[in-house]
Amino acid sequence: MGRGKIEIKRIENSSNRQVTYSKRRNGIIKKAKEITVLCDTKVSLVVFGSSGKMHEFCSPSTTLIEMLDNYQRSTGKKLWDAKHENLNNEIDQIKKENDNMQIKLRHLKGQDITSLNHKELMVLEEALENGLVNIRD
Amino acid sequence: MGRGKIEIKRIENSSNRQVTYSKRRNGIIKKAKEITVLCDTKVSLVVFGSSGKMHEFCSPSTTLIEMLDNYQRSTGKKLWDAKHENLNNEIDQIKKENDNMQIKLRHLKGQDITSLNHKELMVLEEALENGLVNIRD
DNA sequence: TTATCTATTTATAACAG
DNA sequence: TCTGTTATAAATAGATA
Repeated sequence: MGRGKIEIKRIENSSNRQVTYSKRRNGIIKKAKEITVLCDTKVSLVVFGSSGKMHEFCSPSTTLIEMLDNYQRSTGKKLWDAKHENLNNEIDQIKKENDNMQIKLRHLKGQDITSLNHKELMVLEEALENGLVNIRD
Repeated sequence: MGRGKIEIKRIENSSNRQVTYSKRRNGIIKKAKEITVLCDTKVSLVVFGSSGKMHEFCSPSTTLIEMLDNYQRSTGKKLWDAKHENLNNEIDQIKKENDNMQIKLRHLKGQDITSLNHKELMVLEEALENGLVNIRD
């Protein structure tokens, strides 16, 4: 698309490389905008130049975070590292504790006790009697 | 770049839109590959078509996760840190529930009841008596 | 460096099978 | 709804300012 054809390999002349980078970066962002509008799609584009400076585009109808959520849903790949997973594990564990307590509470109120055996019922009865004694004191 | 010039607005004819999407998606991915090589840059591109199907490109020298880490560093915007915050909030909330249940359980066992007033004690006594009745049945 | 200018190359809209 | 073709629009390499 220029005065001459170029091979697709690293441009060694650094000022040419910089100029080409700037032009093509604008070009690709323009393309991203266009496909977003023309085809009703969502695009996220992040570019880091070799200098480390960042440029981005994200379709107006969405956010990068939303895109990444969908990305994870689509691919099954995890982006939010181990840390995230640990938190999820913690939540699961606490929820389990929660459920257990819920059950104990119900048992103490005399609910859902058909599944309990004789010994368990006796323990429960004693606990309740102790509780009553303490409260009546 | 075609037989005719088009306006940049949503293509209403859905099969045209689909064809254009497919072509331009390939085009933009090609451009992303080219700028990666030519200019020694890192590019991440994620596209969701209106059907919800995803396509992506990421420069071979990096990964999406690394890109996103750099993104957060560059912009100061939080991507998954925000997610972590949400999870932490959830954990706090469940822990609070947990504590409340813990307290109720202790009360039913007749523990830590000095802080309760007369009415609360009466309610507790009744609950225990009901429980006993149910269990003895 | 950053912008503008064009000869060319490249991408693609419309069309065809 | 795919794949291929082609006339044309758009992008851009190299030059110039």
